[in-house]
Amino acid sequence: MLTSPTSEALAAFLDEQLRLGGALLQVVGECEVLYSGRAASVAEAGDYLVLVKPDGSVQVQGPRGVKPVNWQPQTDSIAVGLEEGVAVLTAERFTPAELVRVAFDHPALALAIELDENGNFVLMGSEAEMQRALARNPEVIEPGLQLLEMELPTDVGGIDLLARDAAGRLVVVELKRSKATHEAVHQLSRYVESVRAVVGDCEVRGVLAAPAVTAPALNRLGALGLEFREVTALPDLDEAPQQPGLFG
Amino acid sequence: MLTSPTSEALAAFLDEQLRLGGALLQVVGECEVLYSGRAASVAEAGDYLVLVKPDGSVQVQGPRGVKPVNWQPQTDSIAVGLEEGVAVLTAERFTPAELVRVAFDHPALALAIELDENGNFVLMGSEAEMQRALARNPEVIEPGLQLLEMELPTDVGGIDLLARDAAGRLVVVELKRSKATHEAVHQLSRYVESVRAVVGDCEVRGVLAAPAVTAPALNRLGALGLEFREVTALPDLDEAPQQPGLFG
DNA sequence: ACATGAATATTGGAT
DNA sequence: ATCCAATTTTCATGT
Repeated sequence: MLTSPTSEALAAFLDEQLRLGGALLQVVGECEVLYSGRAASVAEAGDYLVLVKPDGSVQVQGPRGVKPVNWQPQTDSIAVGLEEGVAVLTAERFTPAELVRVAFDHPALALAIELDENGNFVLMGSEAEMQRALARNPEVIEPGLQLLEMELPTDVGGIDLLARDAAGRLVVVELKRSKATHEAVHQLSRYVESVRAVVGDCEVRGVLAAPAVTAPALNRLGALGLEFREVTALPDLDEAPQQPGLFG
Repeated sequence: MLTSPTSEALAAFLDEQLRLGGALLQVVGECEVLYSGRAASVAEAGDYLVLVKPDGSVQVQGPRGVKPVNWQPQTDSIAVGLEEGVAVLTAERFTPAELVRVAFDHPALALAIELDENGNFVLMGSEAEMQRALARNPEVIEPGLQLLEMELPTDVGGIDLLARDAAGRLVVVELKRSKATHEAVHQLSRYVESVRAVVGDCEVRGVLAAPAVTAPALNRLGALGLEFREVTALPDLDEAPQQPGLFG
């Protein structure tokens, strides 16, 4: 870590860290940023926070908003140099061709941080979690619904939930955690066909359960005689009692 | 700035800085992040860089990519507290209702940075700019073209440029700053139809003006009797003469 | 490599 | 507060 480094010290520090790799680099201070590629932009001299990640992605964060002022998703080439006494970072990408140049006019702080990548698994409110929640309480999908199977294997994949409705019909339920697309409809359709082929004597319904559905998917559902059910089965974290061990 | 602070020290530090406002806050270390709102996600314990900006926006950056692992664009309420010996940041937004909670299990570093907002002017090459440039000089699109309207509203949306060609025909121009897709063709097609419906007695051409076009889009254009015109209205910063005082 | 589609898209402006 | 449109969208996926 360096505080108020000279341009030479900053350039040497960044150069060494870039060669080493593996660290998240950070420079705070007054800089000018230039982007040229899919569009073109120039950020005049101002205070910014510049982040350079181990994968070569660069982002220049200003004082407001989540979106960086300038950025580069991933870079094929990244280098630092001295130009007329100023440390300059150049990050380039080839496809599409674009370039970000950051000139550190008055660096106030430079940091190299090791971010352990181990165990950084992000679990989105997962489909599995949603499946368990709905399995515990199938009536959320439809009153009178009784669960028969979870993750039932078929020749075309696994059925999320298989249930029986109040009228005794089989119900194939396909779950999506986020907005359901025509892919989900296609999947559900195949499952329903597969089940119908096995139990020809029983009426079989298909239900797509998701928090939302795209318009084309809804159209296709209707055309195939399938149904959509809006479910938001994710645990309501605002109102749910705190889990011991998680956040305290 | 704090290094390896205790949870109590971290909570006190963040609380004070949040009350003061104006600073960009940063915490590096092992934490758990929970998001609930438009979707739901949990990031398991791992090393992250957490940024809290003066406008209340929160982002949790992992070791890769420009996009944060978890984030919140702006917050109506932000607070820090101690829960069972762990400093916890809670950032809430009301519309849409969403919540981010960050539990700092093992903080390694906490920083408060002053980012001066003065003079952070950013010049972009945007579609609006491209539109103005072409409006000033329509001959770039086609010799003899005369501008009639900009952003002309129709029942199916706004026409970027409406012009008259050398032969007196109306020309509907659809602009795209980047590679035009079939979406742009569809849009142009609707505009042309809309204009033809209004002025049945005058021939109407449709021109898609963009720096590039996808192959399917070009095919569709041809099938619909529309035209493509390559324009590169963005300022080319690579070839432009260097400004003295800017990057050397 | 390219095209296509989804996303907690974000953001700014108009209504 | 909603809706609409632009964005260097980014990112993942299929071809």
